[in-house]
Amino acid sequence: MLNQAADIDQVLAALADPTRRAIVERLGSGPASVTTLAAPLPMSLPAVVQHLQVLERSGLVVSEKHGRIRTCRLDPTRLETVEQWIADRRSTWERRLDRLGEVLDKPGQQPPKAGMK
Amino acid sequence: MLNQAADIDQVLAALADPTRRAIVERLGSGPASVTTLAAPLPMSLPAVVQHLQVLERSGLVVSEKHGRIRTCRLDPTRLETVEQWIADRRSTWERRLDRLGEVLDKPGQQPPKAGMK
DNA sequence: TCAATACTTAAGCGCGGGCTTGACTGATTC
DNA sequence: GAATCAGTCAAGCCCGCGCTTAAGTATTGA
Repeated sequence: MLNQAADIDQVLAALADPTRRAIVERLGSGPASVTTLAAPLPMSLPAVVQHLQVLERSGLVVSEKHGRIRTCRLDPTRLETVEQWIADRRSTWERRLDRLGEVLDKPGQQPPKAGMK
Repeated sequence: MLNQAADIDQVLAALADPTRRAIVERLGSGPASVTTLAAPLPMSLPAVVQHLQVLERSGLVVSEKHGRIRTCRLDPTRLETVEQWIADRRSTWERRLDRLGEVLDKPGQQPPKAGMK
């Protein structure tokens, strides 16, 4: 649970690409084959396969092959990790900023050098 | 509000790097100067500055220079956008998966080919 | 069995990311 | 005013990313 850093790394890097986010959104409405996923994308099929490999390495997508078609679907668990990471930090910062705001609203303790109008 | 894609792109790309996440975590405990941020990092100061530029372009960090020192701090608003994006998708997928689970729990409609013990 | 389908593998190319070193500017301290 | 400190700018290096084309492998339907 400490090597979570590498996981987050991979998930964020995977999601940082617009094409891969498009694939992820498409998979949000249900599983799909490689060719289906590739159809609307303005690139060759091997390129899409490479994007899918990135998504699969990151754990966001899982796939299984039946016959000659590979079906891909989402696995939301990994996303939960990242969402948690972000939410944790954001709430911490905002709490900090709120406290800072309170201090600034109470003049008399540590007067800011510039007036606050 | 439609060009949010580019913003998300930048924020995710910025957070996909471990060094930049370390900077972000450090800034979570309060503003800091460039040199302070660079101190624990195993790289040259210009390298850190470049990371800070990425963070600043993404909107995660803001900075201002007083005299010869530049003070950096976090701006949580951009992070909210990404958290929202992730949360939206995750909840959608999980709802989908839940519905799928319900269907599988109600045999008689579309019997799965394998028994579920 | 032959042809079409659905990938898969491999090689290669251009570009940008992350890092370095070296030289420089501007603020502060002695 | 010289030395130091904090940061900036510029050039260059290396490697991985995103993409391509070309050729190969199974699977499937006629």
